[in-house]
Amino acid sequence: MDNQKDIYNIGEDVCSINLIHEKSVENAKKALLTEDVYTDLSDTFRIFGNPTRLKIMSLLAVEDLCVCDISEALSMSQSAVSHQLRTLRGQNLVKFKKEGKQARYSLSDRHVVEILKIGIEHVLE
Amino acid sequence: MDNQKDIYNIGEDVCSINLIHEKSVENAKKALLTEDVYTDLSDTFRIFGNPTRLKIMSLLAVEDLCVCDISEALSMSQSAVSHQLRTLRGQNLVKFKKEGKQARYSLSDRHVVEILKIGIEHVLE
DNA sequence: TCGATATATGATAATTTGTTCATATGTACA
DNA sequence: TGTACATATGAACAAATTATCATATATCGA
Repeated sequence: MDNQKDIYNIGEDVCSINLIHEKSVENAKKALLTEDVYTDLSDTFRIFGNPTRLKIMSLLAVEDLCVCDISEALSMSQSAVSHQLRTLRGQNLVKFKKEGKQARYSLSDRHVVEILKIGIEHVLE
Repeated sequence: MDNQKDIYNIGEDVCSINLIHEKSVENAKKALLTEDVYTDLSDTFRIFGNPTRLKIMSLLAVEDLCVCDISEALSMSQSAVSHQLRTLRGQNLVKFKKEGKQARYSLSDRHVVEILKIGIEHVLE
């Protein structure tokens, strides 16, 4: 028991008494996924955490558009939009197809719209 | 038409030809929500964009827990956890109830679990 | 009331993020 | 081949974020 206390309290600021709700903690811990999953998951959600990217995704939920269209629609510089599209591509949230000089972007994943939808529900409630 | 070009091109880096896909742009723009909604929405999603907060939410999806339990479960300092709980509270993603010296936290919204679930689906595919 | 414990929070430093500016790349067409 | 246009990207700088440390607040029990 003293032994166990040491295990959980290696010079850390963690709670100093042994375990407040030991059973609950053990149970909840079982639901934790691997570190990698949380890294990927937070990387993905982070992408949704920016108004410009959300607007881009909203637009693409309606129509496939080229970079220039998006710049137009959002009154933002081509550069800013292109950088954000790159970020979105990086997490596989949008994809694109070259069409001559242009690149036509579209959402790559039904999850994108689902996540947007639930987020909007949450915000509007 | 020259006139119109000026409107859309006020010294900006925006596309210099008039409108590539005018109809599509007009149509997609109709789907844009207000600036406020995008601000709230990105504030909410930003919260999901951090592994520590995701882990906290995962734990709370299983069991209501006090701060100390969470510190324990994640081997993180009480301070770090408390700061993150504050952030989560700020977006109404968790709530808490004082119980004596402790504060027992729980998820405040079914949307939290739904968003987590879809996010995990996206990541694991 | 005093000491221990549970939680909250202000300040700080290291890191990350988002836009802008300048420029590069690539395609079309005259 | 040369020019115009659509997109991509590197550098840079300001703003935001996250964990840590130190400390404050609040509650319980002796």
